[in-house]
Parts: sequence; C-alpha cells; structure tokens
Amino acid sequence: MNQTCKVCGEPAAGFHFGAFTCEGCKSFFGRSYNNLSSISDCKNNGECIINKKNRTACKACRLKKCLMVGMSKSGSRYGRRSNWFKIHCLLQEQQQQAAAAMAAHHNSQQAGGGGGGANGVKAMTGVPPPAAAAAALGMLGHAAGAYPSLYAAAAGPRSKEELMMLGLDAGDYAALKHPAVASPSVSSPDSHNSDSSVEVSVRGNPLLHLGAKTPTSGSGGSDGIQSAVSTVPGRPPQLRKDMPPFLPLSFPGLGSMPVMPPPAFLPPSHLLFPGYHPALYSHHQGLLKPTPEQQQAAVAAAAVQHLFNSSNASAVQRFAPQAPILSPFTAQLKEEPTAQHSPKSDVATAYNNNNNNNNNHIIPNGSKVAADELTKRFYLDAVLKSQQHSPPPLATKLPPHSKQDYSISALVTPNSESGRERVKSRQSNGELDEEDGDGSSAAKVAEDEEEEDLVVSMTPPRSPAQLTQAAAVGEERTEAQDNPIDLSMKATGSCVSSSTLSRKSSAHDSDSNEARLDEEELEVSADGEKGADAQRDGDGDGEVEEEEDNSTTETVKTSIEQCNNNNNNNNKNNNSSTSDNEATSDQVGLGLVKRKLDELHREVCESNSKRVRTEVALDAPVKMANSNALDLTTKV
Amino acid sequence: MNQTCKVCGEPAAGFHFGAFTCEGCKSFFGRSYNNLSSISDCKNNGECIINKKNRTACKACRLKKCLMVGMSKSGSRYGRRSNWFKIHCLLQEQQQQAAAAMAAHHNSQQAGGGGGGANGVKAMTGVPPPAAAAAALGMLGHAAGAYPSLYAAAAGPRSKEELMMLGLDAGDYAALKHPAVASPSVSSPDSHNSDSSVEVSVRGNPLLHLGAKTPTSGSGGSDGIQSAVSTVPGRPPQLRKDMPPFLPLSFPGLGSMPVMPPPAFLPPSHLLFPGYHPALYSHHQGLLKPTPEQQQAAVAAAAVQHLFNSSNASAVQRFAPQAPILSPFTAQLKEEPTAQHSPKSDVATAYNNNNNNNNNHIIPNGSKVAADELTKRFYLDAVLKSQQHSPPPLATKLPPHSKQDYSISALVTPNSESGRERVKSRQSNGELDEEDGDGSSAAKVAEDEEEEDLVVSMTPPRSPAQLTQAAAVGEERTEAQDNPIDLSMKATGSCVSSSTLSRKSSAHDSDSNEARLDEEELEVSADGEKGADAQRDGDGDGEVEEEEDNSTTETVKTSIEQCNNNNNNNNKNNNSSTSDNEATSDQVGLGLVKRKLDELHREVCESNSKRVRTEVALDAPVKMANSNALDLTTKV
DNA sequence: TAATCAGGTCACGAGGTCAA
DNA sequence: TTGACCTCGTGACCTGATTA
Repeated sequence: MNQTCKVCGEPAAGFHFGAFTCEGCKSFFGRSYNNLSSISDCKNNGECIINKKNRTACKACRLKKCLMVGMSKSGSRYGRRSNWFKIHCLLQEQQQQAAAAMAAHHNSQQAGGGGGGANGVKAMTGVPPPAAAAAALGMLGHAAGAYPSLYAAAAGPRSKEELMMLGLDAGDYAALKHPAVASPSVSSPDSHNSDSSVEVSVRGNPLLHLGAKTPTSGSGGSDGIQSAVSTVPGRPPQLRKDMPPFLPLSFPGLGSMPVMPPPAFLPPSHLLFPGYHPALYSHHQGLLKPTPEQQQAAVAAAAVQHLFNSSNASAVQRFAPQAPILSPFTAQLKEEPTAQHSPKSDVATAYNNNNNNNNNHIIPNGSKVAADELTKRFYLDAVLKSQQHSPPPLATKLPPHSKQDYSISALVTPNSESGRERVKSRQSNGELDEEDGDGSSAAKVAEDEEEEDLVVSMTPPRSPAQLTQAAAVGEERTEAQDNPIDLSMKATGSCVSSSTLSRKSSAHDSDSNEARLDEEELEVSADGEKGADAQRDGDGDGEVEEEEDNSTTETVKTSIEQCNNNNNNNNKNNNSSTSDNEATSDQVGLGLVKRKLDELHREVCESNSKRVRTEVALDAPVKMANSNALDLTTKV
Repeated sequence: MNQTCKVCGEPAAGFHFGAFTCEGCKSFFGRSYNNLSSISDCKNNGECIINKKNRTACKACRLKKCLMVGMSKSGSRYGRRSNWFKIHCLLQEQQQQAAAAMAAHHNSQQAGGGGGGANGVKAMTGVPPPAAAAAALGMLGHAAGAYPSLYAAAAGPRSKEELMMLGLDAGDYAALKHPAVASPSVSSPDSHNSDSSVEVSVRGNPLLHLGAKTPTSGSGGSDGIQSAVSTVPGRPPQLRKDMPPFLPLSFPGLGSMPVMPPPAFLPPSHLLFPGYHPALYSHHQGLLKPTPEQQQAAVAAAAVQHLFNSSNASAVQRFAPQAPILSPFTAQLKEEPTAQHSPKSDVATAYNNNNNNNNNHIIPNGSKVAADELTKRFYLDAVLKSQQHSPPPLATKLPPHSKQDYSISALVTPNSESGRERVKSRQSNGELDEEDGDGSSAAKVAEDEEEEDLVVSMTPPRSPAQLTQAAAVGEERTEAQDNPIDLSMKATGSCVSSSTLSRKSSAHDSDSNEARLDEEELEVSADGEKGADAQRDGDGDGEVEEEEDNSTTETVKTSIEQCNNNNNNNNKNNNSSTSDNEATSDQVGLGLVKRKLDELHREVCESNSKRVRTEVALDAPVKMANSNALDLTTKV
C-alpha cells in the first residue's frame, strides 16, 4: 500500500501509532510521546507546516501534526494488516485524491459541505453542533460501529481532537493544505489500531462534545452519542452509503476535508464491503465513541493548544475547564490538571525518568519549565487519551452476553490475537482487574497511563445482521455500562466485531453477532506506569525496569553493537588529540554498551513490565481465548 | 565511505547540508547561512578557487562553492544514512572515477556521447539535448525511476543549478578540479533527505533547460522525460544495465566530472545493481524533474549571482526572466523574483517562518544592510529551494494496472516496508496530499518555507513487476500530474522492495530477485511543498524502479556498509592528520555483512505474545487482500 | 509462514562550544 | 573566525511481537 507519511509527506514506512507515517515521524512520535519535555514551544505560533524538509525544524508542530493525523500510542496494533484495512486505505486514498482534486478545483470546497469537519472543529472552538452531529451519527450509528475507529476514530475524532488540541479550526485545518486534515481521516480510517482492529478511541468528535456541551459533559455527550449509535445499531451496510452524506456532519474531518469523489477504480465500497465504507467509519468514530473521549479530547486539545503556543490559549482554557466537567473520566485527568498548574515534582520526576539524559536543555527554566512540561504532557496525554482512549474495555464488564462474546471471540479470533487481547483485556480487565477498575475506575485506567486505548479491530463487516447485532450489542453494553464512556466504547466496540467473529458468528448468527462485538476488542494497555501523570512516562519508566534478558538477543545485539561501537569508537577514539574523543569513545564505547545493555534490559523490562503487564492482565483470559477461544466459541 | 569535501577537497567529515563536506565547510556553511551579512563580496569577481588551503580566503566564493556543490540548509537530513544511499554513493564514485578516467583519456568525451552529463551542462549553456536525454531516459525508463533523484537530483541538477546560479559554465565548473562538480552528484545522491530518501530537488539540469530552452521549459522537458519514462514502465531490471551507457547523457555530472576509475572492490554497479546505476539516477532527475526546478534554479542562480558579485549579473538576468517563462512552476517562484527587486518584507517574513528561530540575526545591520541581507538570503533560499525542491509525487492515481502492481507489490514486498512505502507514497502522495498541495499550493508551500524538497527515498526496488508498476504508475501520474516534475518523480519512484522480501524471496528466487530489487528503494518524497514542482516531483517519482538483483545488491550493500563503517572509523580515527583514511577502507564492512546476514535471517517472525493487541482477524478477506489487496480493490 | 508494527539500536548530522 | 569535538535529535534498520 503506497502511502505517504501523513505527517511529513514522505513515503510512509507503515501504519504507525494510528497513521501512515515514515520512520522518522514514527520514531519522533514515539520519542516525543514519552518525552514531552523535549518539545519546546513553536516559535511560529504552531503554524509551521510540516513537510519532509522542515519536519525537524519544529518539534511542537511536528508533534501537533502527528496528533492531528490521528497518531496515538494507543492506536497501534501489531500484525499483518487485514485486507480490509488495506482496501480501506486504498479507498481513502482515492477519496483523498479525489478530494484533493476537488480542492484544487475549488478551494471553496472546504468551506462547503466539507465544512462538516471544519465545522466540527470550529464548533469546538466556538459553538457546538453536537446535537446535529449526534443525530447524524445516530443515523450512521451502527454502521459506524462496524468500522468505528478505523475511520471515524482515526480520522474524524482524532482530527477533531487534535484540532481542538491545536485549537485549529476546521477552517484552519482545511486551510492547511496538508492533506493531513483530510488525511487524518484517510489515514485514520484504519488508523489507529489495526486493520482489523480499529481503535475505539473514545474520541467522539470533540467538537460534537463541545458543541453538545457535554453535560457531565463527556459522558453526557458520549451517552448521547452512544445512544444515538446504539439506536442505529443494526443498520445494514447500505446505510453506509448513506453515511457518506452524513459524514460531513458527523465526521468533521471528512466533511471538512476536501474529500474526493469516490474512487474510480473501486466499486462502491459498500458493494465491496458493505460495512466498510470509509465514510461510514468516520461517522462511526465520531458518532460512536466520541463522548467521553471527546471530552477528554477537548481537554487534551486544550492542553495541546497550551503546548503549542498561546495562540489557542483561550481555547484551551475553555476546554480545560470543561474537561473535568465534561468527562466522567475527569478523575483520570484530575491529577494532570493539577500538575499543569502545580504538581511539578511528580511529573517532573516522571519526565526525568523518561529522559535519562537531559531534557533540560529544552527548558532550562526552573520549576516553571517542569510545570510546563507536565502541563504539556498532561495535555498531550489527554489528547491522546481522548483520541484513542477507550475506556478500558471495560470492558467491560462484560455483561452477561459477554461470555458469549468471549467465547465467540475466542472462536472467532483465535487468530486475531489482538482480538484476543482485547477481549482478554476486556474480560480480564473488565472481569478481573482493569475492568473493574475501569468500570469503576475508568478514571483509574486513565490514570495509569495513556491508558490503553480501546482498539477495535477492523474487520470486514459481516452480514448486515451482524452489524445490526453489533449495534444491538453496543446498545446493550452501553446500557449496562456504568460509564458513558465505556458505553461509548462499547458502542464503538460493537463496530468491532472482528472478522473472526463474523465468520464464526455467521455460523450461528444470533450468538455470533453478539460475539462479534465481543471480539472486537479494545485493548487497554495499562502502562500504568507513571500513572497517569506522567502518562507515558510511565511508559518509559516502566520500561526501565528490566528484567532481563535474554541471552540470545543480547548476543546478537552485542555483536551488532560491537560493530557499531567499533565504528564509533574508532571515529572518536582516534582523535586523541582531543580529549573529547576519549570522552566520546567512552561514551560511545561504554555508552553504547550501556545503551545496549539498557536496551536489552528495556526490552526485557518492557516485555516484562509493560507488555507483561498488559499481557498478564490478559493472560488468563487470553489463553482461554487463544487456545480455547475457538473451542469455546464453537461451543457457544 | 571515503569522500572528500566537495567544497575544499579535504576529507569529508560527513554529508552535511546536502553534500559531503569537511567539518570546516560544514561549520562555515552553517554559520554563513544564518549570517549572510558576514560575507563580503569577493574581491576577485567570485572566481576564487576554493581548496583546502585557501578556503578561508574568500567567504563569498566559499559559500558559493558550498552552494554549487549542493549544500543547503534544507538539504540536510538527519539520521542514519540508508544502505542504499551508501551504495549509491559508492557507485557514483566508481562511475565518477571511471568517467574521470575516461575523461583523462579524452576530454572530448563530454562532448561526445558520454557527454551526456557534460553535454547536459554544456547544453544548458548552449544547446539542449533534452529530447535525447529524455529518449535515453525513456530507454531506461522505469529503471531510472528507481533511483531517480538519488543521483540525478543530487548530482546533476544541483550542480547545474548551482552552476547557473554561479554563472559558471559546465566548462568552468569542470575546470574546477574540484570533484565537487562530480561530487555534488555523489553527495547529493542521497543527499537531502534520507538515505533512502533522496531529495528530489527540482534541479533538472538547468543547463538543459537553458539549452533546451525550455518551452514551458522545464515542464516541457520534464514532461518529455516523464513520458519517456512512463513509456518504459514495465522494464525489467536488465534495462538498468543498459542505463549506464545512457548515464553519461542523462547524467551530466558524471560525464563531466572527472570521475574516477571504477571502484576496485565493487563490480560494475550495474552488475551489482542493475537497476541502480547512478547514471540512471542522474538521468532521472535531470530528465524527469528538472524542468521546474531548473527554472527555479535559474532564478536562484540569478539570485546567487546577485549575491556573489555582479560578474554574473547578466546571466542572472537571463535566467530570471526565463524562469517564469520556462517553468509552469513559475508560480512558485513568482514571489521570489519580486523579492529580489523589492518585496523584502514578504520574503523576510517567509524566512522567518521557515526559520523558526532567528532569521533575524542574519542582518543586524541597518536597513540597508538588512535589505541586502534579505536579498541575499532571498537569493540563497531561492537557490536552495530550487535545488531541493520537489513536488510531491503524485502518484498516482493508480491506474488499472496498478492493481496488478499492487498485488504484486503486496506479494513481492510483503516485507519491504520501504518499498511499500514508496509505492504507497507514490500512490498516496500523488493522490493525496502533498501533491495536490504542491500542485495547487506549490507556491504556498514554498512560501512557508524553503519548500520542501522532493526527497526521493532510496529504497531497494521491489520486483521488476513492481517497478514496472511503479513506472506505469509514474506514467499515469505523470500524465495525471500537472507537473512534469511530478511525473519524473514518479518514473523514478517505482522501486520499492524491502529487504524482507529479498530474504523471503530468496526462497523463491524468481520472486526474491525481484523482491530484492524492490528492497532497494528509492523513496521519493514529495515535499511538495512548493511544488517545486519540478524538483521534488521528480524525485519522488523517481522512486523507482529497480528491481533487480538481489544477491548482488545485498552484497553490494554489505560492502557498502562495511565501507561506511570503516570509513567512519577511519576518518575519525585518524583524525588528525588527515583524512586519508577515507580512501582506504571502504571495503571493509563487516558490520554491514552482519547486518545483511541478520536481515536475511529475519525471516522468522515468531511471536510470543507480549503485547496484546487487538485485532480482529478477517481471515478470509485478508488472504485475498494480501495477495490481491490491490486487485481486490480494483476488483471491487 | 507472512506481514506488520512497536520499540530499540545506533549511524549520522545539525548545532553548539571553545581553543586556537 | 575557524573548525575539532561534543551533544543530542533523527531516522534507517532490526528485533521481537502479533496477527493473517
């Protein structure tokens, strides 16, 4: 799949963190996310255009762009991309191209119907058309559910969120010639998670939220959305076609984007994959899970804005306040806000941990700096969370049907690990720890870290019935759920259905349907590390730990490293003349070694700690899912 | 990689700002770029010859030389150099050496067939052989596409541009013993962007333009080129071999340069990597994307001249006027010209934007000075832009055949990310964003900053099929594209392929072979910004081709890597005294070997399951998708 | 087995520093 | 002012993990 980096336009190396990006932007995002302190404010009011050449010129804007295009730590997924994913990507591209073409023809386009996206953003900024959006979403409802996150989440919501974060308007966004805007949706479609799994990031349209003015905000909004979604549950693929029209509304990004006309080479998406029309996706996202996330997004947006210039400060403030109010998850955020204004120490610590070296340079300032960083991070996380967020799948406390789902998922997704995981997470999480935590402690999860985003795997829609079922499930869950967020997630999740499920489900439709939903998984990773505060820090931190290792790896690495070291050493060593060399050499040599070791450790640790953590949580469930999944499923 | 500073001839410390340079010239350029005011006019009409000894004697000429060899702030790239880059550099060197040898034997060579390069230059000066070049390219077609920018962009175009800027003739340039001329190409190969990505600076051959007197000039030229390329789309790797012969024509730099004899340690480049012959690259660029860039280059050249003495004022004038005319991209340039004579404010603003930091520092002097500086800077930027610039690869709207390509690519390149990327990028790029942006908003981008140069990432070519596809795509795109440049880029771009593939492919040789090539990738990034129409485009487009050889490539790579390693070590190690090392060791490269081996080994993927990612599996669909993703799509 | 990506590794170069 | 050195961010490549 030929894709360009949604951030800088370079050829994409793959789908990273929820968007097609080049290696550089992938790495940048990965680094930056864990080390916000390293990002200094934009010198240009956050208006830098990021492209290949200048991508390294402004970290703040680069990061912003990353967020705008839907990147999030939680958005990632492993494994091969499903064909669907690929297909969707292609479709999106086509659309984008078409859009671009359209745009080229008439810029006004953006302002026009496309404005949906823009509107959304603006709405956030200013007014909210949430109701309308919600309604629209409702229309799309379940359809969206099918491929919720892929498009919606990735594209719309994210974009929106990001936009919010950035304080960009749809207009602004649109203004940016960057397809990013459009791209997001494009990229995002699959984005975040995986092909099959789409992240269920909460991210409703922040705008919507705002617009909706989340009552308890997010939750309220989300609920509304969810309900809307749920209402639409069983839509047949066909609706999807309808979706497109709606998209603009529900899917700001898409709408705003100069979407292109339908791809010529492909038949109507619905024909291809009834359920997968990109537009639908976008809708879904926006519609499905937005609420809680939206709120968060809003918060995040504010934070982001804060990060990038003060230009949007006002917006931020607006949001920030809202966040607490809006989202039920406020608790999650709670700490962070504080951090923003005060709790530097913790944050700082976290950050420090992350940055082993010196982040200092960034902001040599005193506590103030730290505070800023924290704030930034906070915002960022918020944004990210909002984007991806998925309340732990809270998983769910899976309602009764969950069992079926599980089984189903197990059956269905034996392959899809992610699915398993998600399921697991849900189950395990929900049932065991996390979920409860989530449910009760959605906030908790959030706190942990980035949270795990719910990832919904994208899978081809099953039968319309399935969709319907999914929708239905979503509804059920939603109702069942304590958290609006969760619900939203669920709703989204409904979308989820994994292909696996669908497949299997097809066998026994009724069960399968629900099962499908189940399959869709949302992973919640609980980095936990830092907890929330540092957010990712946690990641870093957590990683650190270590545990060790694996001999083999080490050996390999060592060999490699040695080579590297040698080189480095040589280079530096030689210079005797300068003492520097020595230093360097040491650094290099030893440093490398250390690094290597550290890395190794990290790996271990990570695997252990991070991954392990998640895994652990999931393990039991997972195993069941994996090995038994099928069996169970079948049984079911 | 042993390289000499293209500016002063000292051993190069690395690839800085787009060219291999020593620390001194690196620092000088870095300082000077931000402080043009510190540079006084040359006392010698800008005719100072820059070498190790006298490099500090005349800042103006030193800076000019820097520009001539392709240095630009935007040209820099970060991070590790890609193996391909390294390889290509080696190849170029070899070629250069060979060329040099040839030249030694008979100077007439330049004029002659080999003259391609030289001719190009001269042609620029006087006559244009674009058609011929195009034809040649056409021959090479896709092959060229494979590594379009790497060589062409870096080497030829820049040199030419620079020459133009400087008002130097090819002859003059050649006169300079500095390998710089040739070097540029060398350095530039990867230059700008990344290893894999080479910048697709627009720089077609300015000369050609001039000579050819570009009808719409550049565009015309580029179009011609593109078409030619496109026509050749599906070429098999073999053709590449053919390329070399052509190189001279297409690749002025090589031809003109006193290239060295073939590298002893490596087999003929074409043998090694049929598709990658440096010459081809150069061709691509020059042929493919030159036009717009050339125009820009002309403008830039004028500006430069303005900067450096009045000696070439006439030349500048010549070009300046032309630029608008010549290039369709004129729009991009539009502002600049104005700036030259008046609108400093705008320019300044633009600069400021680009330079987040302080462009200010540039001219602390009074308004007058400031004005001068601005002017200078303006020119400088113009030059740089022209150099790098590249329109986004458009990519491509994949035509029908694309399906095959995709499928193929999918099959072939499963692994190769880069290859994929390229392909993707082409498609996506062209289709989506940047290109559009560029196309429509090329000017816009340009304004923003320097513009992005088109970077072509160099990656191993995928399978021939892919290449072909790419080529086809390129063609299509080209046709589709507004910019000729883009087309060229496309042509170039066909290559993709990833190492992975190669590994795997090895299993099935046929596939593998192609795959291997694929691996080698050339990315073309489409900066698109400005559009540069020309430039980038090309590059990106270029991506290229190639497919080819696997084993050889690998071997080559390893050797290269080794060399790299060695060089690095050597250079630095020795340090002190000299740089001599350079020469030496290239060959070595155990590290490289290791890597290669490792890569090969990668094949296995196992999976434990740490992370839990969610996914839903779409089994059935997926399968189809995998192999046929594209097909499916298309089918759909 | 193949395809993908998160992460880690570390080659690299932009920039900064500072002796000369 | 120069340029050797250093620092540190970047990004190409790899590994390992995860899904197809």
